[in-house]
Amino acid sequence: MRKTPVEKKYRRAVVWMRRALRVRDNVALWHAVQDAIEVIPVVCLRGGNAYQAETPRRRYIRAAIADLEGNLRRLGSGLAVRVGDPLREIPASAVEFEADAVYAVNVYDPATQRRDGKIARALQQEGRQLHLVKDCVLFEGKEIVAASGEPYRVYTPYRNALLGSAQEIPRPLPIPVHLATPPLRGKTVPLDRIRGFERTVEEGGESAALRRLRRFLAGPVAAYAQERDLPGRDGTSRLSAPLSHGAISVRTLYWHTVAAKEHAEKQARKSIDLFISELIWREFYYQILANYPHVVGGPFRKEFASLRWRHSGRDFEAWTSGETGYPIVDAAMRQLAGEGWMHNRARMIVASFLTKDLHLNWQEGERHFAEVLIDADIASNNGGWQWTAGTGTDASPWFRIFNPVLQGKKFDPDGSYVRAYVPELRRVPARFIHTPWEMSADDQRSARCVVGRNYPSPIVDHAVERGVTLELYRHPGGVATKKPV
DNA sequence: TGAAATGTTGGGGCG
DNA sequence: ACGCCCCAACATTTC
Repeated sequence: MRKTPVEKKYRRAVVWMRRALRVRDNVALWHAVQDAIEVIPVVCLRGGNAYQAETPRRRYIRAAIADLEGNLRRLGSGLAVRVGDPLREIPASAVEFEADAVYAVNVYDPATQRRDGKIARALQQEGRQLHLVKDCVLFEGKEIVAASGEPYRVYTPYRNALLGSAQEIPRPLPIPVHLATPPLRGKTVPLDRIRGFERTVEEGGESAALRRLRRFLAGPVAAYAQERDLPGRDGTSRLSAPLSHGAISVRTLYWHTVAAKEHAEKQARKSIDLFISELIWREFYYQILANYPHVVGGPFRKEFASLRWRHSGRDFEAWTSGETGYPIVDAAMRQLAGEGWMHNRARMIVASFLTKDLHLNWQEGERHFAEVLIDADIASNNGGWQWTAGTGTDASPWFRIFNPVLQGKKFDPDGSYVRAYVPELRRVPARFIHTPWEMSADDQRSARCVVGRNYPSPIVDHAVERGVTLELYRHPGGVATKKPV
C-alpha cells in the first residue's frame, strides 16, 4: 500500500517554518509533504545572543518553538534550528540537507519580499525551487476586489465582499499523519544548546493557542460585544500573538468560530460576528499592504505627507515609559512594556495621545509597537496607526481626537485597568482615578499619591493640544498658525 | 471604533 | 395664572 517514491516531485524538501510555528493546518508543511519524500522543518533565528534577552516577544518565540519541536517530534520529525540571517541560512540549509526545494509562507511587506526574491535566486542558482504559499491570510493580493477590479479601500464593502464572495473561504488542512525526516544530527543546533533555550520555557505556541481558542469559544466570546472594549477585563481572545507568529492559523480561527456560532443564542451570535469582523480587519489591512505597499513608508493619503510633526525625545520617552500623567495612557504603555501586549481599546487611546496630544509622528509609534509587541504584525500595526492618525484608508477622520480622561471614564469606569498597571494610583478613589490632579491636597495625601511627586502631572493640557492638532491638520502643508483674529 | 460646541426642548422655581 | 429664567437632557452640527 505504500506510495512509490516515483509519484513525488522531490526527493527532499526544506520547510522554512517562518510565521508558521505549528503543525496543524500548515500550508507550507502540507505542500512539502505532498511533493517530497522527505521533509525537513527549519526555523531560523536571527542573532544567537539576542534570544537570551528577556523580552516578552523573545520569550514567546522561544516557547512557541519549543512547543513546535514537541509537536513535530510526535509526528516523527526533528526540527532544524539555524541561527543567522535567513538570506544566508535558508539557501545554506538547502545545500546542507540536499533539499530540492524550500517551502515557506508568503509574506506581503516589500522589504521581506525583496529578501525572498534574493533567497529564491540564490536557491535557483543551485537548481532548487522556492515555493511561497498563501497561509497567513484567508485571501491575498487581489483575490477580493471590487467589480471595477480595484482593491477595496473601505472596510465595510470589503468585509461584505469577502463574506459574500463566491470563492469559498479556505478551510484548515489536515495535520500530516507522519513526517519522514532524515536524522538531523550534526547539521543543526540542538534547541537546548541555543542560549536562552536552556531554561524551561513557559507555555506558549500552538498547543496553548488551541486551548485558548477552545476556552474563548466555549464562553467568553458570547459577551465579546460588551466586554471587548473594557481593557480592565479579559474579554478578548488574546490570540493575536499566536496568530501573528502562525502558532494558530487564521483558517482554524475562522472556522472554529463559525462552528461555535451554529449553536449560539441570538445575542452571542452578534458577538461572534463582531469577533469575525475583527479577523476581517486583519485581512483588510493585509490586502491594503499588498496592493498599496507605499503605506509602510508613509501615509496612505499623500495629502498628509507634508504634516509637520514635532520632535521630542523627552515626550516620546514619557509616552513609552508610561509617565504622561494621564492614567489610562500610562496604564496602557506600562502594560505594553511589561507584557508585550496591549488591549486594543488602549492601543487607540495611546496612539491618539502620541499623534494628537504630543504631535509626534505616528511612524515613531508604529516602530515602537513593532519592537515591543509580541503580536507585532506589519499590516495590522501600520493600518491601526494610520487609522488613528487619520492618514490611512477608511481612516478615522483627522478631527476625531480621543480625550484620554473621557476614554478612561467610559471604558475603565472603576479604574481597575489603571490600578493594575499604575501602582502609584492604586489608592486613588474611583471618581478621581482618571483625573488625579483634581484631588484636593488632603485627598492626595490620603491616597498616598501627591501629583507632581508620586505620579506625574499631565505633561500636556489635552484641551490645548486638541486645538493645536485641529490647526495642524487643517493646513497639512503649512506651518501651524493661530487663527486670524 | 469622538468630542466639543451649539441648538432645542421642557419642567420647575419664582415673582 | 402666567411669563420668565434657569438648566438639565437630549439633538444636531462642527471640528
